[in-house]
Amino acid sequence: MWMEIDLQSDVPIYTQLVDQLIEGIASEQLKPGDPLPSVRSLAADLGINLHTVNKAYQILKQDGFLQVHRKQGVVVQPGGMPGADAAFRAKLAKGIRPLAAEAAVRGMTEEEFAEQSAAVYRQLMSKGEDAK
Amino acid sequence: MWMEIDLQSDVPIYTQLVDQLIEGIASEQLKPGDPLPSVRSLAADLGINLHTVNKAYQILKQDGFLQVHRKQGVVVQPGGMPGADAAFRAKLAKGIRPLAAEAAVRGMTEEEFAEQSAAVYRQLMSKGEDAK
DNA sequence: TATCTGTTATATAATAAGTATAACAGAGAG
DNA sequence: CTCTCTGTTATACTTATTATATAACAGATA
Repeated sequence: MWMEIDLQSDVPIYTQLVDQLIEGIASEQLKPGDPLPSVRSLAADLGINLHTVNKAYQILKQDGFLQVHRKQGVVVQPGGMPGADAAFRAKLAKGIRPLAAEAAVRGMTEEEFAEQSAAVYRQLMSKGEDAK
Repeated sequence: MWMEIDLQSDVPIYTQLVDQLIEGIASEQLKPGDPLPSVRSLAADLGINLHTVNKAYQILKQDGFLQVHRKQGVVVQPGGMPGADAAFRAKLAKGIRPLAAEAAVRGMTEEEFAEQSAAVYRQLMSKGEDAK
């Protein structure tokens, strides 16, 4: 599997999983309807616990990025992803805020900061370019 | 004091303090050389513990945003703020990454995301417009 | 001498994160 | 029907983080 976990990181394992799965969807390495490994097999692959994987899946299911069929495992949401609603825009602003503040203090202009944001977005998308 | 703490938030108190102080510097509500309340008085004002405030001050001192004179308390770095070095740019990219990914999944374009980032930056700066 | 400053050292409580086992219901394959 | 896979739920335990509570120390100020 293409997933990697950093056990030394200060960001929780289940958050790393959530982030990487969203990145996978964003870059179209994971397409709507694609099956995901079972909680047990992915946990075994990564050398972590079943519940840690399940927690990540639950969050993504709750947010509408994944679907569970009870029938055959977990799949990437086939029926259209959730949109950029008010709740998300608020969450987004809240997340960007401390980054923008520190960037400003360190001398980055609004344009530099915006370009940096765009660059990260761009780089993220380009990871799916050579997907088979 | 102008600081506010949300005890119900999932973000640690000392992190809230760090963020708000950086925002204060960014918006020039806090200027180089300005004195900050002592760890004891700020803790008393906010109804929290001395060590929680001290932890925030330590982080900001470590990053070069504050200076400690042992003589009369803590002051905003008077000799120029640290710049946007490679370490910060890496930290910035790492912080933006999961936000950009989710924004992309939710249908925001690169331009929309960059504009959202710029908007947050702008709004942050404008808070110091009517400072006396 | 008091009183303020940051700093350090302990100890404790509360919460979050991660693990370890176990068991259950539904679905598919033999 | 039995075996095996799926997600899900429950319980218990360990560990790390966060926050608090006291106490004490060195330096500076009035």
